[in-house]
This record gives sequence, structure tokens and C-alpha cells, in this order.
Amino acid sequence: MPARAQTSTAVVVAAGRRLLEERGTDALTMRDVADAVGVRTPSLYKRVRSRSDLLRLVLEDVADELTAAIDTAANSGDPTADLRALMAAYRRFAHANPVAYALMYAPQTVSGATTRSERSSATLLRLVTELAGPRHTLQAARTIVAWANGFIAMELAGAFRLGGDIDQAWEFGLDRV
Amino acid sequence: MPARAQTSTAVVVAAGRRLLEERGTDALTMRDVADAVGVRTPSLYKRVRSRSDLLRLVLEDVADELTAAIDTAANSGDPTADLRALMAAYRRFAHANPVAYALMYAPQTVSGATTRSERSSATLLRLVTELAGPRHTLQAARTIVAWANGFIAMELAGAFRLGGDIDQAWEFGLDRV
DNA sequence: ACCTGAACACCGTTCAAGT
DNA sequence: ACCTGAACACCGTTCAAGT
Repeated sequence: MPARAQTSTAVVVAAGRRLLEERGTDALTMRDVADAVGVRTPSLYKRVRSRSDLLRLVLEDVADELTAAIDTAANSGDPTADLRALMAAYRRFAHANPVAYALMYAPQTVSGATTRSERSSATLLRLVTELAGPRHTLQAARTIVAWANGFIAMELAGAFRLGGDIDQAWEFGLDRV
Repeated sequence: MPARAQTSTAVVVAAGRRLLEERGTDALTMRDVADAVGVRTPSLYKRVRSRSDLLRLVLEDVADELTAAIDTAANSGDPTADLRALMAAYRRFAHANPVAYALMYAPQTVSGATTRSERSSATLLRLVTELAGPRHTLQAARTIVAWANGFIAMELAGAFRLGGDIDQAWEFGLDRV
């Protein structure tokens, strides 16, 4: 007689994502996730292979949402305006999901999660091709992404405490790049 | 009768740093550090307050070394050449200490470690002032540092697997910024 | 003053036993 | 087919007892 399922992978991942963002990576324990979905710890292993597997699934979920947010933001048809809108959406998303963002773009994190996050760069590559020409597409895109990631990472880490207007610095960099 | 000290804070930090770089953050256990310095685990707490305190001390050690490497590299007198040399030294250091670098510039890491790492930006600020003028110093410096950090972080994370010459992309970005 | 064994609370994970 | 209590190995940390 099969026992009825009390939860699902989607629910487990959602709970994991919420806990991750609320309390940080280290505080994301299997016990807390189990409590959140109303099940005992061992049952989680019917849904995910391990804690790091859960973390991977959470980051994939975040990456999918980021891709959607980016594609929605950049659809006016004007490459310049779209690029600015894309960058703004990107930064906004990182601010709304700081912990997950940090995990996604930090070296030495969960392996395998990079695959899906690459999909979110498709729109960016298209826009940059239109602006910089096909010859420098890859290098220009890398420059922009590197700058944006670095800026947001520093911003989230609170590395900008020499004062000054941070929004203004963002615009300054965006113009130059 | 006082028992002779079998180790010192400096030795503990050095062992912690080596293990961190060799095996990653998670694998840095108090037991392994204790084994490395030839002492039992509880004795470590005579040298450091906690594991996260040890991590903080390790990162401060790394930050000091980075500052020294930067200042040594940028001393030709020519601001443009010095800036390039500084960036190169910075990237080289990150490549030589990837785990520690990632930890230093990742959001939500060890609190308190940022203080010393700010010192390493003094030279950069001076060079940028000479090049960009005092009006835009802070914003220009932020743009450069953000780009460099972002580039190196993505490089270390292996995010550049669409191919292409990475050194060339570095030069491209450096020129533009 | 420092070192140590023993103990504690907590964690991820496994597994046999239940339904 | 999924759920669970019990158990295991491991971790950071504390502390009383040694020298």
C-alpha cells in the first residue's frame, strides 16, 4: 500500500529558496527545509539527492526567473534602450535575491548550476551584437557582464562605503562601458 | 607550571590559509588545521576565537599580501603604465589565490575582513585621480574595480566557456574602461 | 598558561521497518 | 511508493582536569 506523498520537489525547492534568501547559505539546513514542508528530514531524500543537489535546484530556479525578467524588460526594439533596460532589470533582480545572486556568480559554488544561468545571457549577446558589431560581440559582452557582476557584487558586499552616490556611479560606468 | 606553547596564531593562520586554498572553504575543518599544526582541536581555541574568526584572519593575511603585491607592481611613475601593471598584478594574485579571492569579494562572507582589503585600493585611487581627474575619481575607480573583480570572478568560476581568447578579452575590456 | 579527553548540540545521510 | 525513528559519522565548541 503506497504511502501518499506529503510534498513535491517543487515545494521543497521553493522552501529551500525562501530559507536561503531569508537566513543565508549556512543556515539552510535539511531539518529546516523538512519542517517548512511538513515532513521529516529523511523524506527529503526522496525529492533531492543531497543538500548540494537541493542548492543546485534552487539556483536553477532563480536562473530561470532571471532569464524571464531580462527577456521581459528588453523588448522595445531599440538596442540601446533595451540594453539599459536589461542591465536595470538585472541589477534589480540581484537586489531582490542577493543571497542566491551571490551564490550564482561566486567561484567554487555548486557545480552544474552554470548551465542554465548561461541561457540568460542570450538576450544580452543579441543586443551587444547589434551595438558593437559581430567582430567584438563576445569581448564586449564579457566586458559588460563582468562590470555589471562586479559592480553588483561589490554593492551587495557593502564595499562601497567611501560614500558617494552609488546610483550615479552605476550610470557613470554604464555610459563608459 | 605553565605548559609550553606548541603553536602560535601565525602558524595556525598559515595552516588555515594553505588548507583553504588546497581543499576549499567547506573542507577547512578545525580538526584538519589542528592536525596540520600538531595539536588537538580544542587547543586551537587558545589562538582563535572560532572557525569564522580563523577565516577572517586568513583573509586579512591574504589582503595584506595583495596590497604589498600591488604597491610593488605599480611604481614606475607613469600613471597609465602603473595602472596596467596594477591590474595585471591584481589578476595574477587572484589566479594564485582563487579560493581566498572568491571569499574576499563575495557578498555575505566573513564580516570585518573588508576593512583591511580596502587599504589595497589606496594605490588604485591615486592612479585613477591622476588619469581621470579629481572630479570623477571615485566613480571611475569603482568602474574599474567592478569590472576587474567581475572579470576575474567569472574567469575563476569558469563562466567563459563560450570560447574565445580570455587574455584578449581582458585587454579589450582594459582598453575600453 | 597552555594542552587534552570527554562531552554536548548539531548536522547530513542511510536504512530497515512501517503503511 | 513514500514516510519515519533510529543510528552513524562528522562537525564546532566547551570545560574540567592535567602539567
